[in-house]
Amino acid sequence: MSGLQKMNLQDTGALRERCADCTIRHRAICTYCSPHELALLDAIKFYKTFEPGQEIVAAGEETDFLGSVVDGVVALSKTLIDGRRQTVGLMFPSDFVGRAKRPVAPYDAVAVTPVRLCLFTRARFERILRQTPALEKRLLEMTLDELDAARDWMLLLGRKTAREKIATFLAILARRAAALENETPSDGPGFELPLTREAVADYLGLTIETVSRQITGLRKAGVIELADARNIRVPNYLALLDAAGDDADGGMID
Amino acid sequence: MSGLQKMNLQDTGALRERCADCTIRHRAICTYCSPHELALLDAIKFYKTFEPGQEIVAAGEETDFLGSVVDGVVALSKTLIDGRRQTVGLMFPSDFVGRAKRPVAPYDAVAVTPVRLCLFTRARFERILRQTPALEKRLLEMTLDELDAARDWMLLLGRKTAREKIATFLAILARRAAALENETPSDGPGFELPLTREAVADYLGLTIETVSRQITGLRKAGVIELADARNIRVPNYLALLDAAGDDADGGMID
DNA sequence: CGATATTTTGACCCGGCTCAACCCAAGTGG
DNA sequence: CCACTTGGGTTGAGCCGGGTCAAAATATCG
Repeated sequence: MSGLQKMNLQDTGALRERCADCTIRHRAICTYCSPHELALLDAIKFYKTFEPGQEIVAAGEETDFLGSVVDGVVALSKTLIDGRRQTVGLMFPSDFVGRAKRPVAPYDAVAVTPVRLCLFTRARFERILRQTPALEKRLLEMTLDELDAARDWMLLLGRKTAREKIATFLAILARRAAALENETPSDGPGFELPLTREAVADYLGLTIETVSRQITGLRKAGVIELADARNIRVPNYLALLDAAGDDADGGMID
Repeated sequence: MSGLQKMNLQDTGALRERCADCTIRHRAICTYCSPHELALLDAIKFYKTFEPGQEIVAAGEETDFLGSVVDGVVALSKTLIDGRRQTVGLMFPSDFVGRAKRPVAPYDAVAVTPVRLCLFTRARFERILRQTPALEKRLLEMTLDELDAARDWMLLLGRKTAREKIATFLAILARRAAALENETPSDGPGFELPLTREAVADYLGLTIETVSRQITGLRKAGVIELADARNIRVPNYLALLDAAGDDADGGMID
């Protein structure tokens, strides 16, 4: 947490907006909260922004705060002594970062895009959590969702080919992007890949070269179209799903 | 669930034992329950046994019961259309099988040893769950533990070599076995590997041939000793940890 | 004892890693 | 304005860890 903490006032807009108006109000940890409970959270929350690449928490470090992703993407990663790295979770807006009752983080959390978090201090959050079944219920739900996603990812990491890994990941992103705009994954203007090739490789258990080659492969096969390295369109979502090797639609958080 | 349901009375012993005397009383879902709450569970629980290889629930199937592993080991596995299989979790005694609120299972659950489960019907369990914060709290804890274990496994599946995978798995089993008898992982009489080579391969994202070769390799390197294919001793736990490639002790449930 | 799993071992091959070069866009400073 | 750097990204050549295929060796069990 040694980095710059200039709060970037202009693009954050209303730095301290009211919970009731929050974009993630109905998907985040506060989903089931009553107006009264929301007011309690409102009183103790604070926002914090991070630059791309900036570390949010380091593995083994004791964290004194936790909260929700409001904007941006956060990667949770584990590293072996010799530097091999595996990303074990990507956190999108409304996902909850930091674990109740576990003060020390078992992984790094790094901002992969500009990130804005809605945070609580650990002490305050746990006090409210104990008195608020609506929070606890939602926390359990979200944890179960993460567990499901983690297990889907275990199948991907353990058994899928490089091509299938890439296709699966792109299918998830395409579906996500389409869902946010109520479109089908095939027609929209495409979506932005918010990660570098390195971050993708870390997430999929591959190297950057293989990621690059497989993306090129999918492009040459006509399954995806690239405006540039980070902007992808999916002309045929079913073809992409097929390349992903899944039986049905690929599951994941959300 | 087409299989034999003969309850195997002799080796199950007291088929319906009192919760207070249960071997997993202080580790399972009921850990925090008061005597009164325990009595409620006691009234509605029932036991069921499964033979090795017997399917407990099939992926996509709607489950009408859920509960704790009392004896034996259960494997949770996912399968791709072409048959590639990945085990996403091993459930040992005290682990909870079946997810509250998710009626349909996203994976197969198969008994890999003789298994005895302490079960509740879904409807009854969820009713009690809603009225019993002690249960809900423990359920959240256990879910967080499973999530941690799943993420450790993602690192293993995505980034570890075959040798490291085997060493990691054996280290976990050795530590487990030692903990159950208050010994250090290096001195005990060794432990039994409760899985076939195929089940190990499914869990580690390998093939049975590679599993066999790497176990042989570790034996020839003097890191482990084999009485037979299923009985393993660890003369030097640190050497095993070293072969596992972890920085510290390999985490996992428990 | 044959019959059927499970495990081991061997020979070979290939998907994805390694190493290395190159491309391209965006700074940066003279 | 250009020379230089820097951080992504792509492409190529070669290699090797672990998969595949095949067969032998060992349990396990009627």
